[in-house]
Amino acid sequence: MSSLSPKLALFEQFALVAKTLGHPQRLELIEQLGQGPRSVDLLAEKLGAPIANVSQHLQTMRRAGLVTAARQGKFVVYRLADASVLAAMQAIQRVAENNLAEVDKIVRGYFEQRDNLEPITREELSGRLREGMVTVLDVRPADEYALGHVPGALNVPLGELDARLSTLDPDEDIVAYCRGAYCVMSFEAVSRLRLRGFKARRLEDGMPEWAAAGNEVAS
Amino acid sequence: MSSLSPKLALFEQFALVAKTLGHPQRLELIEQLGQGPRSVDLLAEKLGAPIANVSQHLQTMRRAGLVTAARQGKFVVYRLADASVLAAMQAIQRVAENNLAEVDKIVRGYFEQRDNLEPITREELSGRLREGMVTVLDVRPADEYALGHVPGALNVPLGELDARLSTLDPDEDIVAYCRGAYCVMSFEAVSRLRLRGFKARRLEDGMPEWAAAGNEVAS
DNA sequence: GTTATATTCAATTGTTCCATTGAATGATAG
DNA sequence: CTATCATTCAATGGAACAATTGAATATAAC
Repeated sequence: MSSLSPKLALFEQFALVAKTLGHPQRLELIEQLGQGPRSVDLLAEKLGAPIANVSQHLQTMRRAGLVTAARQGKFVVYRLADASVLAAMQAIQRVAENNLAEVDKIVRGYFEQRDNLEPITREELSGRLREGMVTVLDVRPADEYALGHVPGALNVPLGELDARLSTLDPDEDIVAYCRGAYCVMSFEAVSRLRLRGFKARRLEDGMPEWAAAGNEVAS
Repeated sequence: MSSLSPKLALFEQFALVAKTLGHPQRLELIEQLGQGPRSVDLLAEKLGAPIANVSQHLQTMRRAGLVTAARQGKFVVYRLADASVLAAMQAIQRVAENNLAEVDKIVRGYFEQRDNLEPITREELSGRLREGMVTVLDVRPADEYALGHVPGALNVPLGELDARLSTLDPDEDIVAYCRGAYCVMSFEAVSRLRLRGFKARRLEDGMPEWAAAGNEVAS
């Protein structure tokens, strides 16, 4: 193992990281952990996968340096090792977006149908927040909202959206966001809001990107 | 396949990209292709691997959108699909550097022994190039040099270094570079030059990074 | 045409990875 | 101390991957 040339030994390690990223469920785990630290239990529930399975994936990721684990009471809480993990995942997404026809097809077939208006940029949103001209909806589950959200955003999980429509001002612009560029919840929210006559748009990307871009986060 | 939820379908695609990056030999191929387009045959020779093997890896990479192939005469020339591929590889390297103890060990055990002085930054080098106060050595093989190099750099492949020592000015600072941060050739060159009493330093990273940072490239 | 060269294909093998299951461990609450 | 809950471990079988070999294809040179 360490008798290899140092260059190959390094490439082995890099490959280990990449290989570990090479499983859809693990990418989903990273997406979740990008929202904040999570217990195995909660992660398994979010993914709808067996706990043992998730536990093993998490351990694989721990061995590859993607996440760290810490015991808290009777829970084991995992978190991303550092910001470079999200960066790597985003870099991989970019490669796929640029070069895989399949991705284009999926995005066109699903996402674009649901949002033919441009998403609002982070810059634009933070400007309009200062002017108070906009209602921001965080459509993620309450627990994710609690761990950090756009200042002033209302937490309206998708399931509660219909029930809370009456509390929204139909004359004010609405911006919805969720977990990231490929999180479907904000698309869904925007599409439902428009059906009801609201002026709704999506924020580009979502929460971890908002924070990563240096914007203020409330909690 | 496409009956999956669109989110999972996307993650499948992202995972495909990552999984394809998850093999040391393929990372080495990307490193090579980062220097410029290459034929299968040449790549196989550079890696010291059987041609059929390399060909299959390249096709795997083609399916994942990492590279493209074009026939030129009797050669098939592969090239990186776009700059995002190198970016993804670098992002993965960064994860490994930050979080894998093993990488630290390798880097410490091998690279740092050989270069206890700081590498020179690209900014510093381009400044000193303007003042003409420095000799730049490109220690990559001639074919890689021919495809693009730092303006004014002399091509001195490692094997020819000793023979050409007499042509170098021992009073001028020397900066050596090669393919990238983990390419050993520039370390080797610097270490040999210092043994002979030259004032040699390494450039941070190497050629593709120099170009990627927007610096001028000669050819 | 025929030959030589570059690349890919196809089939084989051994290896690694993945999901699942049920048992084992660690921590807390009563 | 026991019961309970969260997590991990260990073992299984099935699927995907990787290296090798030899044959097949495509282009160029003669």
